[in-house]
Amino acid sequence: MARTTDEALALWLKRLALRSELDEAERQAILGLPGEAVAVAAGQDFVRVGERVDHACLIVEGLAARFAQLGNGQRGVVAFHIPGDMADLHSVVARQVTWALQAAAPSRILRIPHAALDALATEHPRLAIAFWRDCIVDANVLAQWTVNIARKDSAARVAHLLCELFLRYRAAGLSGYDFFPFPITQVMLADAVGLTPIHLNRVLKRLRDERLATKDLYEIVLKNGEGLVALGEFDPAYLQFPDTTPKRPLDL
Amino acid sequence: MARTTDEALALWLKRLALRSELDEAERQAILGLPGEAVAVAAGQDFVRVGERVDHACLIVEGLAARFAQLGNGQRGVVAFHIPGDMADLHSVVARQVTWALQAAAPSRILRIPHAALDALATEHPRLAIAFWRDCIVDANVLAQWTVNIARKDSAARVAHLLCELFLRYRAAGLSGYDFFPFPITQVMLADAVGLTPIHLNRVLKRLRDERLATKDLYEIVLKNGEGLVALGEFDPAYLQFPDTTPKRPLDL
DNA sequence: CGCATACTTGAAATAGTTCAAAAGACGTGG
DNA sequence: CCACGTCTTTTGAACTATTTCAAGTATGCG
Repeated sequence: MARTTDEALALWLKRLALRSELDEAERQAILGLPGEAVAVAAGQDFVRVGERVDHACLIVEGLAARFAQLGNGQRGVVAFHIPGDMADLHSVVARQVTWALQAAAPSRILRIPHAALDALATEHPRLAIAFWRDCIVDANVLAQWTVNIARKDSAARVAHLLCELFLRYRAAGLSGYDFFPFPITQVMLADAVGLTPIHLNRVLKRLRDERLATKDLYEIVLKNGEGLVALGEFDPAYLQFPDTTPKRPLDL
Repeated sequence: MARTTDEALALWLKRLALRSELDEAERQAILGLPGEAVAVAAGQDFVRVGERVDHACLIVEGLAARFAQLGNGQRGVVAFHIPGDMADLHSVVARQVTWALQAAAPSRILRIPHAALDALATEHPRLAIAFWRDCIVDANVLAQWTVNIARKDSAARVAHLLCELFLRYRAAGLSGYDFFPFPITQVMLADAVGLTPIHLNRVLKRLRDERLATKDLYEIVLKNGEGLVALGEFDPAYLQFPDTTPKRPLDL
């Protein structure tokens, strides 16, 4: 189960290659990136607001959440990063940290020096484009979250998020046929969909009772993909995966 | 009042230069960009979902909203673009449109061919970085919107948005001492803060009654900047303006 | 003047929150 | 391997912010 840092770089390469064509030299350059492996305990912040960072964080194993802390102690989660995601690739061009990163579960990350990423972008201009594009996809996901939270009811928000995460894990090759690992508490998941933990719990109960999906501390199991797609009004276009145009988005 | 397209390019240059150092050659390259001027009526979509575009849209005059259309006819606005914003700079690296752009008021835009922007990015690698960074700032704004909608009450959301827009208009040199042009209906503003138009109307009434701000069809007037900052829990760090560290964010 | 668009207000309904408590899981040390 | 404390989930009941439904009032424009 223990993933090596080499495997994590390969996962990131796979993610980049989903949206950008890369030649052999570019691929080797990614795979040859240096980095410092760091273990992070669940609940621990590994990037803090206000810092200036000189490295980006590749998620090797576990799960990371990008979030803001509000005055009254509330939190807003604005992104989840799964293994193979460069959680703060944007920091390469915006070093002042405005969003904290926290491990939602025991995780391992690889700290990749900005210097190395800068060098790659300079030497391989098409990699610079690929990096930029990767950030655009993250922004697309965020825009979709905004719409979901602003205009859909609690069950639709959760259903939509589950669809999104399933496809992202599957694109990374990390999902099973009808499940994906998602080691997170209900409290943090609630922070990502803009609900109280209590109400999220009731929504999860409803999804369970209606045989749509189940969640425990470690994973999500999808029982009825079409039902989730319908409930969440899910259309995967915003994820910018290669255009396979399947009839059913989740294709279970 | 009629702004020329040259002036619009100068505005965009100013916006880029806020966050990226640019030398004279780079500045001239931006100012020399070609483009096709287009007038857009209020309520008209000028970029539609599903299209593939070969140009990016610089807002010359007016106001543009990026939005999603939901199944039941509801809308979610995910960004406002003011004059001097390249509303879909991201399209340079992601040509498949996933968010529509609509003029919120009678507007003029400049269609700048991707080919020209590509050429600039290739010839001036630091401009490629500046473009990428500009997209990161837009994503930052979006993340802040997500937090606001997910975790703040209706009045705080609106107050926060007014603070943000004031600073953005002011950075562009388009604000007055205590007001900024914002030609938008309450219906569309409601779509941006995730409220019903009816409730937004009540929130605006409250802001008016409490002498915080007033809105008409054409502009927003801030009556009490500190009050808005406090109500919206506004911290301008996410806008990534040069670090002037004013005591009061709005500095009225 | 009359129609269209935008805004305003009231009252009833409801989705989601808040407060309060208990029950289940899980690891640790005795 | 059992007891204990901690963390997470679950459930109930009262409350409230926001929505929904239903008019009605400005404002501008041809």
